[in-house]
Order: sequence, then C-alpha cells, then structure tokens
Amino acid sequence: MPELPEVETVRRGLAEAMEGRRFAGVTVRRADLRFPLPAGFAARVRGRCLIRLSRRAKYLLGFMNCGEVMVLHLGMSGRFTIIAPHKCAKQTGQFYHDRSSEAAAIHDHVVFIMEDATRIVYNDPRRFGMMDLVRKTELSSYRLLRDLGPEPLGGDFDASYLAHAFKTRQTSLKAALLDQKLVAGLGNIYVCEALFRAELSPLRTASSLAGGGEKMVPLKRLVVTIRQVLAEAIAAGGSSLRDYACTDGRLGYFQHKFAVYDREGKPCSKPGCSGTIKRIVQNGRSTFYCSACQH
DNA sequence: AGCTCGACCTGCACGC
DNA sequence: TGCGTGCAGGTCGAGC
Repeated sequence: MPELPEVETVRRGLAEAMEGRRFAGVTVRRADLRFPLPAGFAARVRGRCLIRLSRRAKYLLGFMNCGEVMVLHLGMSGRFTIIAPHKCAKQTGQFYHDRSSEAAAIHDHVVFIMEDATRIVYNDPRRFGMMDLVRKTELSSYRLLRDLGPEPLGGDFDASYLAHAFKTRQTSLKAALLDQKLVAGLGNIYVCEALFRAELSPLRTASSLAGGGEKMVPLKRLVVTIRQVLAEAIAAGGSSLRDYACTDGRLGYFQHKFAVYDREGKPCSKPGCSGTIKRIVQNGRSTFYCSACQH
C-alpha cells in the first residue's frame, strides 16, 4: 500500500503507539521478507525503547535508545495494524473484528509487543517489504538510503533542481519521476495524478523539460502539483485500494479523488476538456493520462 | 552513467 | 465450478 502519503499515514499511526515506549517482545513468524531479517532481530529489538519514528522516502526509520535504527519498508502489500490492549476487537478496527485476536493470520509475519501490551502486527502477503537494523552512525551510508533523491515535500525539491536532474535523462517524464534517485517517495499513482494536474504528458522525454528560462514554467507547475497531490493525499489518510492504509483499520479516502489513476475510459475531469482517460504501459507499469490536455 | 527488463511473491478479478 | 491469464501501490541488480 505504499507511496509517500500512505507511508506517512502509517508513520503517524505507529508513532502514537510506539514513540517513547519499550519493546516488551518481538515475534518473528516469517523472517524471509524481501531480504531475510537480520540475525537476532527480535533479540536486538526486545527491551529497547523506540525514541522516534521518522520517514525517509517510503522507508520508516525507528530510532532506538541502543543506537540502532529499525529500517522498515512496506513493499507493495505490507501493512501495520495496531491492537490496543484491553480493548475488544470491535474498537481496534474492522480488520481484526471478524477473526479472533489470538489466531494470527497467515501473513502476519512480525508482531511487536510494546510495554503497555499494545500489539503492532506487520502483515505482508507478497513479502516485498523488508526490515533491517542499522547503526545510527551508518545510516547515511546505508545501501538502501544513500542514493535516494530529495524529499518531494522538502526544501531541496524545486524547479531548478528538476531542471538540473532532467538534463541528462532521455527516459520518459513518467519513468524519471518514478526513479527514487531523482526524487524519493513518488509512486505510480501520484506520478500519474501530478502529471495530470500539471497538464504534462507522461510520454515526454524528461530532458525536454530541462533548461532555464521559459522551460522553468512547466517545471514550476510540476513541483507545485506534486506537492499538492501529496499533501492532499496525506490529509486524506492516503489511498486505500486493496489494502488498508491506516494502522487503526480505517480507510484512507484519497482514492475517491483520483482524476486519472484506474479511470481508463472515463471522461477527463478538466473543465472544457472532452478527452478520455487512457491507459498505456510504460516500463512495465500502467500509466493513466488524458492525451487531450496533457502535453 | 542511464535505461530496460526480469525477478521477487500472493491474491484477486476476469473470461472461457 | 474450475482454470488460466493478467494485473497490482516497489525496487534491486543484471546486462546492454
């Protein structure tokens, strides 16, 4: 379920349940996620205190009082469910409502138990997610984080950065924006949505937008729309497609605001545009756009 | 250096 | 009903 807004939604939910608390226990039911969990994962987390949970791109970073950082990624289908102590399943969300809390679902791979008995369950059918432990001092050189581009909601991401980054990119605008080295956190949905709002064709060569002067106008528009769409999605609690976006079992609702994603054949919603949303495949992934108003 | 593609997994919707 | 096919929010590494 993870693009930046979904991961941020999860982070906020987990932070409330975990920050400032000790791990009373960790149960690993399956260690073979995208990569095997590091040796002694449970033992290295148990007894530690989670000081702060932050986010970098689509990664969650759990800073612990031992100087180690838990690095988490949800892959395509990973999700966390928080089960508060001494509450019936009804109150903890519909996800666990109809199955007894002691019977773990087959894809519940890792369970964290906090000192207040809150259980935090990581469920991931496809097992594209990962968990690792990295020393805080080595975080910046950590293989999976070191090459990431700027945060799209951060100050380093602006039109002049894009102009520079696009200069040598002969690939499509769509593929360029999905490249986490260029900008970190965008995924298939929000790239489609941002390009639609910016009225830019996903098929354009990225380098066609590079260069100064007049060329900065569409880049500025693109930066604005990327930020807007991410901010709106975060405010909506992310998008819920096949999975739950929120740790409490409630659904994010941004999917109801999609203008193009998964809307093949529907009319374009731009005022005055009579186009129809098309679906094409770029780099093996679906792209949804309006060829009438995106250029 | 940059680009494309296959691989990693499971589940679900669809058509026959 | 059952089975095959294609598709899904990600990303790493191989090979060009």
